[in-house]
Amino acid sequence: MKQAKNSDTRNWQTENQSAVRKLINLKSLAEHLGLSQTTVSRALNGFPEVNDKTRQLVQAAAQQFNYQPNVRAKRLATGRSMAIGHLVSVSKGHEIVNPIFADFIAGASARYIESGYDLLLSLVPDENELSAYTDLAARDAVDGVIIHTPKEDDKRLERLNELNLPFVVHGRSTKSNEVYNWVDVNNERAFFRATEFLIDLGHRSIALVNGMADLDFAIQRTKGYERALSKHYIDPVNDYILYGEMTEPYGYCSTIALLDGLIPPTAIIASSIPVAIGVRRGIEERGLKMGRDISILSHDDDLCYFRDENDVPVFTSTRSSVREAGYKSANLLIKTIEDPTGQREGILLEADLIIGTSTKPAKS
Amino acid sequence: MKQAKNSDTRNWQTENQSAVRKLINLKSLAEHLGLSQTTVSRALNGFPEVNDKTRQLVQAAAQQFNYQPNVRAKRLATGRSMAIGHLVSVSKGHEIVNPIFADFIAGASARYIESGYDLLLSLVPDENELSAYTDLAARDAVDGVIIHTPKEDDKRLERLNELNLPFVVHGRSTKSNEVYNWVDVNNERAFFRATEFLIDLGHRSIALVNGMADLDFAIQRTKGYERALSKHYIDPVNDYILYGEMTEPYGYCSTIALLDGLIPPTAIIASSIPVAIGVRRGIEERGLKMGRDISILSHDDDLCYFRDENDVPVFTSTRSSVREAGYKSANLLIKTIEDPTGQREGILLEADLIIGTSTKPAKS
DNA sequence: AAAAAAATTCAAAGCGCTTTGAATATAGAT
DNA sequence: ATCTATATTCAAAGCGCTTTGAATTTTTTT
Repeated sequence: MKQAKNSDTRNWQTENQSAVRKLINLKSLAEHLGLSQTTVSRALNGFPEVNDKTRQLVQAAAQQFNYQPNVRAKRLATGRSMAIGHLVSVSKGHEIVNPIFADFIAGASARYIESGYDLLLSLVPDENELSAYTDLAARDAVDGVIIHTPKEDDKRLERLNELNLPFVVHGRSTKSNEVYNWVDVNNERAFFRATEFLIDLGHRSIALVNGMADLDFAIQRTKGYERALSKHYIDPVNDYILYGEMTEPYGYCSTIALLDGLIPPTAIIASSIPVAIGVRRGIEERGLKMGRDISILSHDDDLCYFRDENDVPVFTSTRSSVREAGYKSANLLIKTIEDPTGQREGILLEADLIIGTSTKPAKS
Repeated sequence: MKQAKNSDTRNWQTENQSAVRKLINLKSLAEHLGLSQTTVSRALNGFPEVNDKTRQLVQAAAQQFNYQPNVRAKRLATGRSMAIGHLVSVSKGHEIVNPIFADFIAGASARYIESGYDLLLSLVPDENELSAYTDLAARDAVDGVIIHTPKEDDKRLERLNELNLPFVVHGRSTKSNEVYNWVDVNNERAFFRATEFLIDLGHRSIALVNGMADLDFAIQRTKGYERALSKHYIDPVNDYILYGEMTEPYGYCSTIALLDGLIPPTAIIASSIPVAIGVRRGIEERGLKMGRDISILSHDDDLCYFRDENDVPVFTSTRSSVREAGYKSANLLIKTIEDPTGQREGILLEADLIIGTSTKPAKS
């Protein structure tokens, strides 16, 4: 590996046909202008102690030569990475990359761009999860991280606090004792409202096709669901609560199982739109009609991929934009990075209850 | 902004409770060992001119102090970013972050980890797309990029070649004159086979619910479809080919339109599983049964989120793993980065035609 | 045992930027 | 016109690593 010397680089540039490729660094820009690097650097970075005329000249020259400071040098000099890590754990076997994630990223990314942060994505095999954070911190590769899909008492939070690496959790870890930033939907409330809504329609046998049992949000949703039942003196039925990875086939299989059970429910709450789509398939396969014979209510992360833009949406749902959560998480993280001594903060988003055609009063 | 001096950093570390956080750099490690930085660096990077005993000592010390070279310094010194950019364009209005993308990333990421590259994700508003690449190159932030969802003659390729930035296209740009790396599914062939399969089942009215009309893959799919029709002397019907963003609602609406048309098709080919799910919904809404009354065949990117693990899958499909494409793209890109003078390469993946329950012979 | 060759190690320069502390130019006060 | 005070500019050091070219040690050869 040769080190790219100043002159070499320039030669290579000249030899090369590419006219667009950057060929100037701070040093040559300063030389060209007959100024010191200090002044040029300050002019471009908006420092006040630069003469206005000088600044104009510098800016013009920078534009002319398409000068962009080399990020690597900048990062070394400032001691900041200007990058934020998203570590997604991928379990062996069923390696789901959640589509929710794509939308979340889109929201976060918008915020990062505003402040010039890069978004570093690492898919980490489950078993190395904790050490991945340690490595990231040791290599000093990011200024902060976002934690996805936390467990009820997630060990990652403690580790990150030890490492003193700023972070925000998308979701919460309600059993954790750590102090941390989070952005979460009020899942308990959302599912309480959803369940109560169905109860008000006369439903008494309501099933919940939930996410993985060890994830915090799934636990919250069950809580909300059970609170609504309990408020209306409905005995919870064990077989009515299902946990699993939120895929379309999972929704389908769960529904078949429910419908073939002893007392088929008259309403099903699904934990995501893909699951709800599977539920509908199951219902229809058993010759029933959604809405008429059995109601479906789903949580809707408002993913653009499934966005329902009808006047009256198909699924009645508790809707909360993941993209917005992404933006807010990024915002909170940047705040913490720029002032690490500040208070940690929690942001609770409320889901809207949106009425579609998939829910109807229970037949009496 | 203060520059973090060596001593300051160390003090901060000592003051701090965090025991895990890295507190050693090359210099102090070398001092501790009574060796020069050169030797320590070489020992750790596997250079041959280091005495075996010395290397052992160095490695042991590195382990003991959990020494990890600072990536920022390393990157500046080597002149390499050790990062690969994925620029995803996001169009205003309908800002779809394709779920295919998530799986692709998962595949690519696996390859990056093997070679120590970071994955940099930028969502770029459509209108800045070209300049985004120029900026990235000027800032010298990545060693290479992956291009997603290319148009038939995509201007980005030319730009990247001008910039001399190694890249791989996921998909192809069949009308482009540029020389470039790509990894693509043989869409033409896949859809030719799909269409012919339906024709062999006796179908004569076959609709195609395709992706966006300006995307290369959609064009290839139409070509394959039309070639099959033509081979069997079936006149193409204009209204049978639809283009749009591949969402579930799009599949649904298209199907309703098709079924309510003058001559409803007896088979529908969908461009993705979410579209196929929408198609099925449309069919069922019109009181028809998939398979029995009307056949559906879909392209299946084998996304984990919709993975169908039944013995007999629901949808007959042309299946090709996006994750695999991701891995192979990453591999090709790394090859090009490490030897930029090498030949550009194209990798064509063939889709499997997998028979499910959604296709049946046409009623005669 | 001396000379030549090979194996190790090292000091110092460099990557391209930011930032410090000092120097110079300009304006304001006397 | 002289002396501060203020506004600009600069040279040089530093970020933490890699790499060069030279120096030193060890081994081999004569």
